[in-house]
Amino acid sequence: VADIPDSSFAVLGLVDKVPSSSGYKLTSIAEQSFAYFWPISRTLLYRELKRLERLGWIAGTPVRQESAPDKRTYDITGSGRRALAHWLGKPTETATTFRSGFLLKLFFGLRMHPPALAALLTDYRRSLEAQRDQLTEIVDRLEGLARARVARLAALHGLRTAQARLAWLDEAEAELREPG
Amino acid sequence: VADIPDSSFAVLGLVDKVPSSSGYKLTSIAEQSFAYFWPISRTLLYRELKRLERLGWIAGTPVRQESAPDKRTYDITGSGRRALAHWLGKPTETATTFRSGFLLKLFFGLRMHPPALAALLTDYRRSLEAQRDQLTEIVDRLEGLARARVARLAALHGLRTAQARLAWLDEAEAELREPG
DNA sequence: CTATCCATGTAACTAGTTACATGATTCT
DNA sequence: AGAATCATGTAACTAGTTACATGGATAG
Repeated sequence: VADIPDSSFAVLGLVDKVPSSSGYKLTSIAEQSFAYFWPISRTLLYRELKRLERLGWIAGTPVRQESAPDKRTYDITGSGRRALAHWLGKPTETATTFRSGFLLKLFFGLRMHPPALAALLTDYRRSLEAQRDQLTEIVDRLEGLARARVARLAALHGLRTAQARLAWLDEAEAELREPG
Repeated sequence: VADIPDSSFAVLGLVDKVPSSSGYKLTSIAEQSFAYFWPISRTLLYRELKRLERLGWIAGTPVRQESAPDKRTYDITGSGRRALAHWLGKPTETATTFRSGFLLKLFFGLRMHPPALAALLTDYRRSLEAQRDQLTEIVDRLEGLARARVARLAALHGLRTAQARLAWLDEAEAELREPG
């Protein structure tokens, strides 16, 4: 079993979760569910479906329709289920790919004149605040909804992250006010 | 001015910061400095140098050497400096590209048997703890060093993030222990 | 009569990666 | 004798993106 990207497993997991669905339907479900922490474009999703079928992890069935275009629906296979379980079981190497455009700018930004540096921090603050507000709204809305437990936890993960970074901004601004 | 990726500006900023350097030297500096929040491979860096020179944002000069291979050194130009300033000035659209393999697994993981789910959370905790310890060490080491101010702030940014996520894990584990 | 839903695809491109290749000098 | 440093490149590949293309059915 070669090197398969996480996006493949995202699609595989979706097929498992929502059986006998078309690529079209899976796309819209992906957009409404894990797109927040794992966005995936429609074209890529279709490509992954082909790959998964080629691997024998899912099986497609052509479906005739009259009041809509014909479609192809997918279901997970036994080996697909095993592959999914294996992927879920192995630890995620998270930290590796963290990339921050803001930190990159800050890195070069110290050579900017002070007002420009201040603007950089302010922009970051604005964007974190917007994130925080949006996520707070989502977390509140999903409160108590049993079906949306993980979605709420995912939003909460983002919220806690945003809050921590806002706190960091206070630290950073204080630090940078001191003469260096 | 078309659509230039942030990596180009990372290299441009580096050329500005460390003038008259070869690609080789820039590579090692990049690895020791902003690689933590903006990793870049050697081949890409060389390609970006070519692009930047084609854009007229940097100027290369061939340099003859005797006790080492000949090289080409780079310096930023006037328009390069303007382009860099412009990029630094415009706000970063952060939140867009956040991708979490852990959250993706959690999303599908609720269908796993409880011990597997517990293992998923534990793995994440371990990796966050490792990150936290590593970053704490870096932050402490850079304490007070005037030259390493931004580096320390970048590490602190990561540290605060890791701490917040560890706190989130406590919340999440409590939540998941409750019957859903 | 216009927009949206259903449904799937191709084409062209970019950013980024790893593997392969070379070769003199200098330090241990 | 062997490894590290300096120095640059090509080739082949993957993941992911946007733009372009089609067309019937139905709801407002």
